[in-house]
Amino acid sequence: MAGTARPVTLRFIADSLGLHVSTVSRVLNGAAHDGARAASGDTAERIRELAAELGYRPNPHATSLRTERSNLIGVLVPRLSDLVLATVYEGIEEAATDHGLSAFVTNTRDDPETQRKRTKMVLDRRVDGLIFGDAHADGRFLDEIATAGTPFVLVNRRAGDHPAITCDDYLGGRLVAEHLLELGHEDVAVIAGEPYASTAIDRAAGFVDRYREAGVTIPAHRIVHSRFDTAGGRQAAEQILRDRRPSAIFAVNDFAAIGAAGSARDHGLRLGADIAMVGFNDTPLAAELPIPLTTVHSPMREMGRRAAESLVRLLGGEPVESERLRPTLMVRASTSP
Amino acid sequence: MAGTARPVTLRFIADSLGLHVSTVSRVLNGAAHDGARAASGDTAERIRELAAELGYRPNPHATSLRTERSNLIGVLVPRLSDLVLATVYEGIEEAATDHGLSAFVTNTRDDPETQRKRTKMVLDRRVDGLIFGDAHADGRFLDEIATAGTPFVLVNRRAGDHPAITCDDYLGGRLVAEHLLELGHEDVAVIAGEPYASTAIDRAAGFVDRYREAGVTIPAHRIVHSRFDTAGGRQAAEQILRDRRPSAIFAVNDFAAIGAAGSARDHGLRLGADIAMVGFNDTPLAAELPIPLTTVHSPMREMGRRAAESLVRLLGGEPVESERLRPTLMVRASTSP
DNA sequence: CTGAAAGCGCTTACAG
DNA sequence: CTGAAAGCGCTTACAG
Repeated sequence: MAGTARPVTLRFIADSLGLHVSTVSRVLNGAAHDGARAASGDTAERIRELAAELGYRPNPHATSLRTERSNLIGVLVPRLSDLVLATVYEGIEEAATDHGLSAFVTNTRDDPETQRKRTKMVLDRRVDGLIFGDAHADGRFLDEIATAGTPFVLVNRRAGDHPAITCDDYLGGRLVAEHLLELGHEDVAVIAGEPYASTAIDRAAGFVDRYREAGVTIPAHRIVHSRFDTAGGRQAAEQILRDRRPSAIFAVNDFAAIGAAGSARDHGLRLGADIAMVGFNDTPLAAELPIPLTTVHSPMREMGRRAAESLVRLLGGEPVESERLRPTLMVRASTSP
Repeated sequence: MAGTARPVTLRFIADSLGLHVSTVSRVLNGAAHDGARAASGDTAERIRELAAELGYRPNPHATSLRTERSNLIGVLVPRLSDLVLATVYEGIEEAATDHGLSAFVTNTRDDPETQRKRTKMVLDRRVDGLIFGDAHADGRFLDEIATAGTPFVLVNRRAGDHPAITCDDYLGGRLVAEHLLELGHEDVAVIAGEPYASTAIDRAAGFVDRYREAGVTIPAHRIVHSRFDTAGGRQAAEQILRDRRPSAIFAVNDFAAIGAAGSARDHGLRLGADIAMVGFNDTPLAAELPIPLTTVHSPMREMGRRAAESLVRLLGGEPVESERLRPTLMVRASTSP
């Protein structure tokens, strides 16, 4: 009840029961029905009972110091205010919890300087492993981390040969192209996202390649890089719509697509009727917009779960391989005439 | 270079220099130019040099175990995939970092059972303090935490008399009412959010009170509770638009407003022209929508910063008081005829 | 100015 | 079956 109640320790339990701390530790740590019994059934029961009654919780600092294991994993993301990463993180947290690990997440703003600093901070906390959601395609920084020895996996974005759990973004881009080709769109533009993100690169590449296979070469000026947020999509669209307008735009993520839709409207274009728009990710918003957005569903939460599970395997000394989860095209009003 | 490089310890530095660990500790901990010198200038310099060269980073588990201070703060939010909380959290992280603290955030889904579990987990990690972004108005759970002794503040939502950094939601609701009254709207509806969140309660109350002061009583069936996401807004709007439609809708947050806008469109209503719509929070999306959304700007990131700073003060033994940050009305096309 | 000791709360071989 | 010891890497009075 006192404001400064000291947590109960192993020693306190041991003394209360007239036992040695090592006995108590053995009982409380050993699996409930261990082969090599840690104490007599009677003693064990008394210990467990008192521990439960007192609400004993081991001091994780002491445990970590002793075992050199923190049961903490560090997660680095560009920004949690990006719904995609926030959702991926929810999956990570769920799976980590299932495995008795706590996740420790931090924003790096996709800025190399901040990435370094925050990674260092997380490593200083002695996490057991890392999940990077902010990999840059050049992957220089990750190579350094790899040599430093702390196990890690990438999620959402891939880089180099590091194990990565991603959506099959290239396939996603192809699906969009196929859909637009079926509708007869030949003059199309791409809002291509950040040039350092594999998500953006792969989605655009899949799209462009599929068009090329259909005999249509998308000219360079029809491919415009952009930030991933709504304002970025709007800016890119302004540039695209300045000249002769395309009949369809593929934005490599939903928020950019929404911004682009705003720009299209400013130009007097009706979404679906005058210009087709496609996004990527199928964020919950996409289906609920006044004019619902055609987009590619990517399993964000599932990616997070699998990334955490891969890291768990890595921590257990098992090898892990990259995975590409399957995307699905969601056709909605923004591409129906 | 080896994959299993052991971190440098105080002992390693001490031995390398033929000194005692306590000397090294004193030098590395004391403020650079301490009054009571920790060692001779020469010794101190040699220590600092080697520490820098070896990249010494204190083992936080050892430090925490010894000092009973983790320099960690726990942050509980309903869900990081809610942009509002994600943005608040960015502010918290920034300010915490400025004060040498690390923030540890976790999702509680606004579900009491999960709130308990995750709070327990965070407390088990021996955080120095807590920030709750998921307070429920009844505040029962928080009262328990208060007696347990770990300092905490609330952010975004308030409850009971616990110190809380919030937006002045009541005032925000009033601002919306004034705007709609000026435009001549007398038959209005409220998409009122979750009944346990002070944000929702206060915004709706400010709105209803201001209307009453203007001589307009908003009937109970015009006030519909809802989830805070887009789908929730759509559902609530469906219910509202089923009968004789109001001329304006105030949704207590932007995402619900966007969902409601979708529903309005399904009913053949043009936003702004046929029905006015107002949201709350001024998320970056609001200004970029095809029909930009009138909303109330709330200083989300700033709330987070201040909450972290309040907690820092609390940890320093200073008293803290609740703060209500000022909201600003942002008038856009969704309320212009 | 520097060293030596004690101790934070655990875990883990090792005895008996 | 249980205890005793050592030690993880620190910090902090206390000596000298």
